[in-house]
Amino acid sequence: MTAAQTNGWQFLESDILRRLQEQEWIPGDLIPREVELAAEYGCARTTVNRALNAIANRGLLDRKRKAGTRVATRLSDRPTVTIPIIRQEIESKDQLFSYALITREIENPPVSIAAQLCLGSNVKALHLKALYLTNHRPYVFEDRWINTETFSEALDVDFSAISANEWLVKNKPYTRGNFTFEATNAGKDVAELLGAVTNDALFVLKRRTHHRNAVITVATLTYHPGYQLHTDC
Amino acid sequence: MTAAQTNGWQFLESDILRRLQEQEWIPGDLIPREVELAAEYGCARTTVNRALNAIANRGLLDRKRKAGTRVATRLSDRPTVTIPIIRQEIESKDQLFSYALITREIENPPVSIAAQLCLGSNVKALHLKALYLTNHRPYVFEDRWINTETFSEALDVDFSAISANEWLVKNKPYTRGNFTFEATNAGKDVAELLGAVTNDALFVLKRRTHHRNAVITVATLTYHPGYQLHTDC
DNA sequence: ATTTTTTATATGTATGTACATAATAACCAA
DNA sequence: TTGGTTATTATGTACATACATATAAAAAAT
Repeated sequence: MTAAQTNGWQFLESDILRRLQEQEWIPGDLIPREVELAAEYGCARTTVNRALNAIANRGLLDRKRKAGTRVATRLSDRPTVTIPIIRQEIESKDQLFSYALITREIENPPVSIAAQLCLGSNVKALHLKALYLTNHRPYVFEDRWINTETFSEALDVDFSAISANEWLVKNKPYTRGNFTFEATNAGKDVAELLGAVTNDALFVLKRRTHHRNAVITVATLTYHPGYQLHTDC
Repeated sequence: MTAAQTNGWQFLESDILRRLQEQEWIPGDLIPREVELAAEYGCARTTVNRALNAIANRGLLDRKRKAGTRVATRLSDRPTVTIPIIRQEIESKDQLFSYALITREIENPPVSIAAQLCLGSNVKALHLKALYLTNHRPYVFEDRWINTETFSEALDVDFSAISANEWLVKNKPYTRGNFTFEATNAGKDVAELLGAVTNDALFVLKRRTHHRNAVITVATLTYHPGYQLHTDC
């Protein structure tokens, strides 16, 4: 009865979020039971349940059977970053996208890469180097290894016409991945490619892509100087 | 009828995820209607609805009334990173955490900071510099400004005893924030603090924290050389 | 051909009901 | 005390049902 049931569970969700923000209950507290909230808001328990579950999914509430629902003691933030296809990223800013394959080799990967690809020693893999550009200026340099044992189709793709980045997302959707962010000093070669000065600090994204439990590719993306990655909300 | 209803909607969710992975339907495709899936699995439409909603929340399905449910054409990945309290981050690795406040000043922020804090010109703010250490070795350098207009309690806190990072999370939960990741070359001062060499590439996290629409603090966290941030899943 | 209106329909939301399940709390026995 | 059993209870899940709502597609009007 506090407010209105103009909407339903979405209103309920935002109203409870408001009450959390206003510290009506502090972390660790038990909040009222579903039946109580249902009575208070004049709706069915099912509706409360849906709203509370939604909030719990965000990590702001902890729910346990019989124990009740308590305010989570947040010891972390969990922001989400969106990592789009590079072409999309660029074109969404109304800039001209272009892409250039630098090298394509089938060779023995270094051990660190082989390990990541779950490859035995002396097994060759496909090694691509490419540059993505925005308005003809270097945007990001990609150094990618593809496991051709688990992913032999890659040998037939013309990666000078379509980027590995784009091809993968379009042809191997529903993969899982692993991302690492770090900073690195530009080596001479990379600096030259990216229009940077040797030793410039560059943002690096390393990505490992799985498909049905098999590692299919690892990529190191080295961004142009000044690049920033933002979280979503 | 495909499989079993041993579980309920969670099984349904994972089974449909499996069918997505196996490309039974490709991106853009309409998948069967709720009623059809309900019949196929021998459960109620409500249950299918719950499972499909869960998948749609992950971004793998697009659902629209009347239009039906179609497989999302994924043009991005959305990994989640967890940004814990620094103390937690360190202690979870069984390492010794320590913290040292370097300076605490009340002064005029530079315009870029003032703008972020939504402060007029000539309004002073609280400026903290601090170093977080792991096993007595520098871990991250924090350069923080706190808006004392919207957040005057901060003036009374002894930030030499508790880090701003920890104090905020414990006393101002349920804030929203904004994160930026980038790479920077170590300046002479920061390099010295972090045990780095001038010009080393360092990973930087910039964070802006809101509370009820007011910006309360902005912080720049510069990590030690070699630091990596990993996504969760 | 173009715009507007109507209709059909798939998903969205809410409710009452029922039973399942986990975990606390109470109880009892050794 | 200690250990184990049982009862209680809050949330979890499932279902049938009903109505809401967006919207694609068909029909009608311009």
